[in-house]
Amino acid sequence: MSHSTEQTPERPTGQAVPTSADVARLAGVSRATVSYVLNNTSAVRISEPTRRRVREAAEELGYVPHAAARSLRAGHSRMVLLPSAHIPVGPLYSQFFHDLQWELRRLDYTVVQYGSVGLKPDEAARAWAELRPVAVVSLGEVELTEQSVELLKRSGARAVITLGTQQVPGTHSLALDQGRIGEVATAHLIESGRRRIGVVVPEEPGLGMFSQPRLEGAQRAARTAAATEAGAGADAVGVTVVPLPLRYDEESADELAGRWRELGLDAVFAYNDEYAMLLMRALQDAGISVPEETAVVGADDLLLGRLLRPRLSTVHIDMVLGRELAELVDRAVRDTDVPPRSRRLLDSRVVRRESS
Amino acid sequence: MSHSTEQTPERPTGQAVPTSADVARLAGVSRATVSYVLNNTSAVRISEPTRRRVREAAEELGYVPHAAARSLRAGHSRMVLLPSAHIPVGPLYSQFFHDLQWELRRLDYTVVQYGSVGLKPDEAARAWAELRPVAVVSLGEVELTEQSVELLKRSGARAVITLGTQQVPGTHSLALDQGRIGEVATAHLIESGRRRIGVVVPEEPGLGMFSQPRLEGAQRAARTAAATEAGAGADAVGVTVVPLPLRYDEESADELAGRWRELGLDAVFAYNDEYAMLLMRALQDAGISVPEETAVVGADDLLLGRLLRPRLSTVHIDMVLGRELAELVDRAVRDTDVPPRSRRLLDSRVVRRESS
DNA sequence: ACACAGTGCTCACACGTGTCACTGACACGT
DNA sequence: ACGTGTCAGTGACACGTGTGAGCACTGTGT
Repeated sequence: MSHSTEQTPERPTGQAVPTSADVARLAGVSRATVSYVLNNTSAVRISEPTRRRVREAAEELGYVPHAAARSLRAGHSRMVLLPSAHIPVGPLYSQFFHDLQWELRRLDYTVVQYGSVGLKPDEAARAWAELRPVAVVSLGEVELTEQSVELLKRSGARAVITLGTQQVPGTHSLALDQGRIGEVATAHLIESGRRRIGVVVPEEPGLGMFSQPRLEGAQRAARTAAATEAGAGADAVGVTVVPLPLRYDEESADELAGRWRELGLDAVFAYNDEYAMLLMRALQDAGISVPEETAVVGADDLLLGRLLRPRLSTVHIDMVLGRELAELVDRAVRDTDVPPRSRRLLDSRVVRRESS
Repeated sequence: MSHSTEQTPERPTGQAVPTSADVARLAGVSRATVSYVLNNTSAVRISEPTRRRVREAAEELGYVPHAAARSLRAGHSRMVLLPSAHIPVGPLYSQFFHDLQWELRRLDYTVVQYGSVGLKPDEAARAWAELRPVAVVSLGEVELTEQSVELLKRSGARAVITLGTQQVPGTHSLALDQGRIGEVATAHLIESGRRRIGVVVPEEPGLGMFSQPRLEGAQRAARTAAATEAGAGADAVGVTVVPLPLRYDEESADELAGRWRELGLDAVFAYNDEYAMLLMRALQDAGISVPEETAVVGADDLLLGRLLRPRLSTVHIDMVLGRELAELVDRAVRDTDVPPRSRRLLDSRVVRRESS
């Protein structure tokens, strides 16, 4: 156990990190000149020989400007804060996330992931504000209140963008209408003549913000179908929607499939292609024929779903492009007064294959 | 088109972001006192009434300290830089990445994703060094040279950690031994009596750093098998390994399956469970029976692979835990002189199911 | 000889913090 | 009255950078 004084970190490689002052000394000019040369400031003229000397000195010392000092002086940063949640999210989201980062980087922003779980809205907003980001893109796992948005804006954020279910005033709210997914899936099933429809609700924690709206969308579809059907005066049997809790493992699926007959369902919207594949397999193993006895619909339009027999019907989701969102961020940052409007995104449509 | 002067950003909400000086003014104390109170500095005693006044003033103004200024003064940050690549990486990696971020956040680090593609090693290192991160965790998509590592360390990075194939001096190299995956898979196939073995090599750009070592591992397994077999003197027929380029779509898979018979293969290691599922389906559709005519092995041990018939054999990968890595980062940051050792991670073992 | 403009560069301040050294004020013991 | 000690707090500097104002010098036109 070393009894190190622990006060000064003491880089063992005695050489400290060089600053622009060091460059200036070596080049025999003032620090201001160094700054002008290295930033190619056009307003000030520096002779070509001097420029060369400065550049060579910087090169020799391995000078690297200090981003924090720079943005402190400038009064603003180019940091986009991306609060990241602890949710086991599918490939569609992963892809979107990745694209978004990529495109922001291309626009010369620095993306900062900031895990903030178990924080209250105002605590989270405070923590974010410390970083003085120029924009915040939240996925709604932390519910922003109006005042935390104001705090963020006061601390320099020129754009606050929320993707989620609810919309917060003062932000660009992009409504990822999860309900619509459940709705179109269920409407499709009803249209195909199904009447008792199960809706898988994953038990995994953190998925509630997706699964709950989808369930509600399914129920909505059931209600509207009942209404129009009554108007048509035809066979006005009601449509029933039954929530089905399910964990993402074979045991849970087998258990559910085991008591399928007593549930008396003739269709299921399985939240997801992954859950759908899991459940469909379990149903088949339990002797339930798909789609004859029970129709199955997933969501996300994964390639793998096409490989099963029967091919999995699914809901294709037109996810907002990472690129598009990155451009929105950029526009909002540059023109402060882009009106914070709400847009509804996430259009979705059923892709019928063989399982329904 | 507005002829805005564009010089000062001019927050429309005239109120600027409050600093500790504002708090001091409002509380009627000096700025130093504010700093002492808000940081709970124990070395200096401040009376309880004053503490309250300061806290209330800070509360009222909605004061939030400026992280950049703070770490500028402190001389170091708690920022961990995570260069993110443009690679379409599977669920295993996504999970790992997510965990890592999570755990680092728990240890009070700030994770900064920094996309750096198409940059040369020294350019990338320079860009990273500007942020003065306290640690860098690279996944090897940018090949760090020894001198870029030195640059990073000189600019304050107390730990540079690379996960990848090669190991760079001066860093904690965690060797994700991709080759081993191909090796165990192929060894398993040989042991099961297969002799002409295909190895899928994804055509997706950016996957080369994974696929190439796996292919080489397969070839290595073939050579050692040939050697020991020759020693045993038994049927010393050589083992052949054939690379199979494949895109992740049905068309490409069908095309490959179409000319399967002329390839004359009796087994295939498909890089991945996802590619394996894709290819297996295509083979079955082309009338090739699995595993009788051709054995198929994937990798990653995805749940979905268990749902196919026949169940997909796979290579289970003991991925390094995000938590474990986060703790390594923390240790390396706190004790500067943790020797930069190389560890070999990523142990892998075959899980035989039905497709081989 | 003087004004004036242009060139090439430097001085000094500001950004928002943390912290070391120091100062008044007061109490206590002699 | 004087030294000593504690308490509560302040003044001032440093961190590394960008930039407006200004300065010395040189040519050029009157």
